[in-house]
Amino acid sequence: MPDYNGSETEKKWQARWKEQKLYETNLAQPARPKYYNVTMFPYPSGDALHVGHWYNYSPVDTWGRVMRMRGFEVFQPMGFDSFGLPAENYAIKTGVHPAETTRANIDKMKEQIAAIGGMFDLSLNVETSSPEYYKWTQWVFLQLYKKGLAYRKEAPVNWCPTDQTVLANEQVEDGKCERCKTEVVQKNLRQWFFAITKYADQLLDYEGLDWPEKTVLMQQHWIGRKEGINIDYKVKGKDMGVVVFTTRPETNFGATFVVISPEHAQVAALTTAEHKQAVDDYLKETKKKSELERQMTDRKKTGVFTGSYAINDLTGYEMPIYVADYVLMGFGTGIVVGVPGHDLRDFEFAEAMGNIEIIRVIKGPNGEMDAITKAEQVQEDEGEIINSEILNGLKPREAISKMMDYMESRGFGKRVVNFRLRDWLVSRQRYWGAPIPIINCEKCGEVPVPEKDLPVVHPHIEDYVPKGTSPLATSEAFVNTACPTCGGAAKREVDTMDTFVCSSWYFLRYPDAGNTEAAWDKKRVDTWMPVDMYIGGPEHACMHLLYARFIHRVMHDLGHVSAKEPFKKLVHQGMVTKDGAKMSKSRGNVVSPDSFVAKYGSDVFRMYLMFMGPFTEGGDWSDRGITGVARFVERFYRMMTQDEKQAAGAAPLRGVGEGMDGLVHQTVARASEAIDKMNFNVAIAALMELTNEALQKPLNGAQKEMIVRLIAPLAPHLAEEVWEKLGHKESVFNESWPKADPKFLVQTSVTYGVQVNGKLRGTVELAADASKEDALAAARAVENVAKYLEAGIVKEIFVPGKIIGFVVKA
RNA sequence: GCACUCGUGGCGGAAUGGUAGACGCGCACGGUUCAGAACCGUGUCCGCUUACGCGGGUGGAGGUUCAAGUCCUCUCGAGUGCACCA
Repeated sequence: MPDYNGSETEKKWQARWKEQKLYETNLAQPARPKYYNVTMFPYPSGDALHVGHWYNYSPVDTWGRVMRMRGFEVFQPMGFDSFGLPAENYAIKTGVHPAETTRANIDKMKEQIAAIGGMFDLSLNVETSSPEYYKWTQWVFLQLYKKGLAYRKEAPVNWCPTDQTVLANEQVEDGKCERCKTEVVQKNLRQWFFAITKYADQLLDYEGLDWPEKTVLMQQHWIGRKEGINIDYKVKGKDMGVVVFTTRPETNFGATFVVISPEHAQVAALTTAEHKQAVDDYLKETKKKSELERQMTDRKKTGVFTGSYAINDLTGYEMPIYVADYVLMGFGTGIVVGVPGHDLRDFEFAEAMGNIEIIRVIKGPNGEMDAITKAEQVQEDEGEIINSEILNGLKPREAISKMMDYMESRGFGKRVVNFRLRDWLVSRQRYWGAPIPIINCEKCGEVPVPEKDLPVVHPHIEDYVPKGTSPLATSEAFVNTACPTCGGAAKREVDTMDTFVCSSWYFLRYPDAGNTEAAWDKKRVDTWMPVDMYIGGPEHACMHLLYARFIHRVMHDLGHVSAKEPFKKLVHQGMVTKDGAKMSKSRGNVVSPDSFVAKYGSDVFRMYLMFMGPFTEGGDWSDRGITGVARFVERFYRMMTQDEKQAAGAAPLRGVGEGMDGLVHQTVARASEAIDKMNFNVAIAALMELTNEALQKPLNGAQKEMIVRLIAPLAPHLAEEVWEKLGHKESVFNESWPKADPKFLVQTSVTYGVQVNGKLRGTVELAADASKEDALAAARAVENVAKYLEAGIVKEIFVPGKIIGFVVKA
């Protein structure tokens, strides 16, 4: 009996699939119901595919194959996120131009993906750094621009004074440049933004989406919708006011101070001559600190008095106004009202300042009013309002809206909704990205590049190491151009786009990747969108997945796509570890797939990755563990190719196939169910059990065919080989997904556990349709059970198919 | 600090509230072999017992239930996310 030769067999089938164009999708007009199966595309770094990619792609392919066998026309494309920092950094490190390294890496990765033997369509050439693609990324930018969703404003960046370059947050370590260790400073640049905040409310609508609850929760928090009220306070002795935002106005009778953010424009006007020096010093101190440092100072509150007072209309209280860096300019109004009796940060600030009065307006559940010595006692959600005139006796939650009504009716304030989400900064002062399609003309100002002139070709520049401005600025041929409006001399925008822009629409390009007339044909995209299954890492929960939803909704509003949401079902894969630790180059524990694929074949490798643990939870790689799956493949092949005479034991216990129908159908049912839940490990375990059994009691032809179809999505090459050996000419992937026949799932007998006072005391085998009386009688008769029943039965339990139980006197 | 997820043999992990440890790795013994590898078979939670069995057992402490790995409360530990969001 010949052994199964994985590598040989896999080559043979991969060639045959290609030749027969087995996985080609009819994109214009799917013959069967469509199924759009997408995995987050990789960026081609210099390190090629690692185990993590395989861990991700194998189940994606398995899932796609299952859906194909379930009668869907499956579209399973793959592209490359080839602009961006990793490629640029790799190029800087190696001294080879990013265009070259990117090309080489994509080719290498394509080879590797082909070696998986998946249904992935690599022929689409969706590569974000190619002009055929970024032409349309620029088009997307212009759509947003036209809608007023792309705009410019000043914004701070991390700046390294030594390298004269802008740093991404991830290039800053402890406030220092990761390369030269120079202190990083903040610098303001005029930059491009997408107004994602205009879609904040819409993005909170997750209707119809089958997403992990956790991801939705994270996005909701990221968007951070807060309903509150902007309260207007007059400033004592000045012809001005300050506006504060609060969500808890019901505590306003306890407000004793106001804090303004150091960046706020009103600081100067509020500062009196007497306090100018102190405030100026404080502002100078703050400016020195980078954003990171300000965050690191953690809880120690600092601040200075401006000399001005805001008047609380409710009480007439004159609230001193302070400048303090714990108040953020970017949220609310940049000014906060301090209620030290009932807000932890306000309490800490009051303590730090020393001379701020603390008034309590909520009686805690314990009623302890005087003991405000500890911070924990400050924040109260429960309790009863006191010292607050109109609100006295109310619960804080009820008091909120009453207070808002009251303030609005008196003109003290106005209800507002604020979001934590900020607009998306999309410009980068980097080389390896899509140029922003804008021209700056002295006469006409900011002019969008006409769509007919796209793409704005990314210039080839030899010195692409980042300088003060974008490297694109060094190419005169690129920068100098004619104004599309007046025809006069003008300069191109030199910033490039954040790669998240490129990756926020690629799934719209796949179905119509060759289109040179438009980013996509609406009809074509409507045929395939939304993505039915989107699989990728959980680290993209807030950025990529939110940006993609935003862009997609904008495209929807502009009438370019019909679906509202891009991703119907979302699944995150877990992480592969080695000896419990995250794989990383610095630890030196990175497992490369290639050698294992060469040794065991792709089927074994991918099945082991799926067998390691539940897909969504990840697993720990073990060089030894893979041998278990390798053995299983051998055994499976043997089981499938043996006839009754070759059964491993002596003569088969029963005739070929006889009696195995139950197990076969049960295995189909169990494995299908497990695969639906993405618990591939359990599905494989079920197949192993069946194989162990079937080596002793051979299967008949029909049973074998059922099992081959079942294993096909998990081990496609192996399945094809066996399918052919069983006498078939057509691919097994043109067959349907096996369905368990309920007739064979009906058990004729059940082994019941018998519990006495919750402890297992014996088992009894009964007919599946045994009556309660018969079951209890049989259970009582079990010798070991009987002796415990002597104490006297209090209660009898019979759960059909599950358990028999007795409760006896203690 | 806050939020979420997860704690089950030597290891990876199974288990719609119903016989905990499926399946695999490893290990032990036996077979096959000149020998080894590979392969095949048997065993493998812990303690006591020749055995039938008995007792304990899913990070820890309580609770609900005839019955808890699973549900609830507290607690300890690990991982992930967010970082003063008023």
